[in-house]
Amino acid sequence: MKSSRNASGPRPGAASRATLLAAATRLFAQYGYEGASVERIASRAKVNRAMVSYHFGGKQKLYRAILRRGLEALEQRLAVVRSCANPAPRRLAQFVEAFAAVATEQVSFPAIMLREVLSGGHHLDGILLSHMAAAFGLVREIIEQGVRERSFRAVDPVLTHLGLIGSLVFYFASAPTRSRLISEGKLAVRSEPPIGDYVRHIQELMTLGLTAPALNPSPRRNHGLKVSRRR
Amino acid sequence: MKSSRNASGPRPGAASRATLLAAATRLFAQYGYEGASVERIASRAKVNRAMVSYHFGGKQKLYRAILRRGLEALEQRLAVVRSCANPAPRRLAQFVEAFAAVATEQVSFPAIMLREVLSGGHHLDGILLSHMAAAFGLVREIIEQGVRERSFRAVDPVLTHLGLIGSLVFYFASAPTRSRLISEGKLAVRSEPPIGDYVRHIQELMTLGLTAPALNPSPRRNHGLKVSRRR
DNA sequence: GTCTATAGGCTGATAGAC
DNA sequence: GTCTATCAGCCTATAGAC
Repeated sequence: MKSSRNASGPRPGAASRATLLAAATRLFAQYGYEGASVERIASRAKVNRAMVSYHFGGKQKLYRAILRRGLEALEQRLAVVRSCANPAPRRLAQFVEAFAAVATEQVSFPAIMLREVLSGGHHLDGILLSHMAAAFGLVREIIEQGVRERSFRAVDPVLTHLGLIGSLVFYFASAPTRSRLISEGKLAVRSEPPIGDYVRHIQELMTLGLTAPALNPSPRRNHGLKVSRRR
Repeated sequence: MKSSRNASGPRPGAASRATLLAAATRLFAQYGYEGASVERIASRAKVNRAMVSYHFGGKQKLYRAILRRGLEALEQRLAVVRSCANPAPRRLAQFVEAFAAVATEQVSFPAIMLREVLSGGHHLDGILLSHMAAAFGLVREIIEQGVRERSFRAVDPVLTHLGLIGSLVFYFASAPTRSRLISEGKLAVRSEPPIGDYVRHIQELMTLGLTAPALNPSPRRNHGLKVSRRR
């Protein structure tokens, strides 16, 4: 780490650092860690190869800096939701909005994190793992609150978290490819669904899907699905 | 393509083909296309490097053969669900089961497909895309059936498909990493949730989350989430 | 079918001039 | 801070012996 500041604004004469970060972020998301070569990253940033070693100390440290930046942005947004006293369904909707906000602000973040997880998560150090744990902790907290307040049925927080994160990460990480395939007419879909529509869809799906059944058994239809208690 | 048959059983003296397929499948899932070298694939299959070119005509054709195998297995399972006359909620549950069956049979399939999508889907030819389109077509068909039969509310099939596929693919593709992190005590979770539990969770979540509201407005709680109609 | 040897290119890192 | 030159290592593909 040669520069003294970590997340500081680019000072004059060090424009290449920020440019490299931006270029590398896009390329890691699109091609993966091995697929994005230092040469391509530097050339997209219109900067010399050697700048990667100079500013970050190598490809791997550049990659880790990108992971850190994304997870810190998420953590910051989730902290707001965490300190928010709202009914559980509303807080869960806020969680979805927070994730979508980060994914909109840093479009490459979901794809990079997803790839990191697929690759075994070997670049995740203690700090990064604690950020991920914190995200799950918030979901669990919200679920438990909802169950306590009788607005949610007694779902498993782990399963709920996995399903929610999965649907969010997949939507955002696959958006570029989906857009490409749609614009080339290779998917029988008119246009890429807007982010807001998807966010609302997931919010509604989760809210309705987690809602506790009414206390006096109302005529809630059950269509052939054998619903059994877990464990 | 030197051998005359594509998905035939291994004939004596050509054991290396099947071994290579198996080894490559695992490595592509774990390390990605660029991350899995022909050398490592061959060495894991205990076979000479040159066998990749001999049996498949190169790394890329080996990779495409793996994609094809997975998507064909999925298509086969989904065909059963497609030709099944059941109520929509039951059929949607069957879709989830079919996907889980493929993911259990070919553990590396979800991760490979996910990586392929993240990378832009450039290896997907017409046939492979039609298999993916068929999967979406089935979900859309089920959703439309449910809306017609008044068991589902009027959700967008595209959004529903994306959310469902996302939660399924993510769970299966991230399972190895999750298991590793749990066993190393780096995730504050006791143990990896069993597949059956997750399948049931998603089935319940989808069924309840898509259920049409009762016709005479029963006291269905709405906890602060502003539910608005799409578009 | 299997293997060795080799070709030709790309990789990431760095020493050292400016 | 930036750049050039260069290193050793790895990559895929293939010709040709067996």
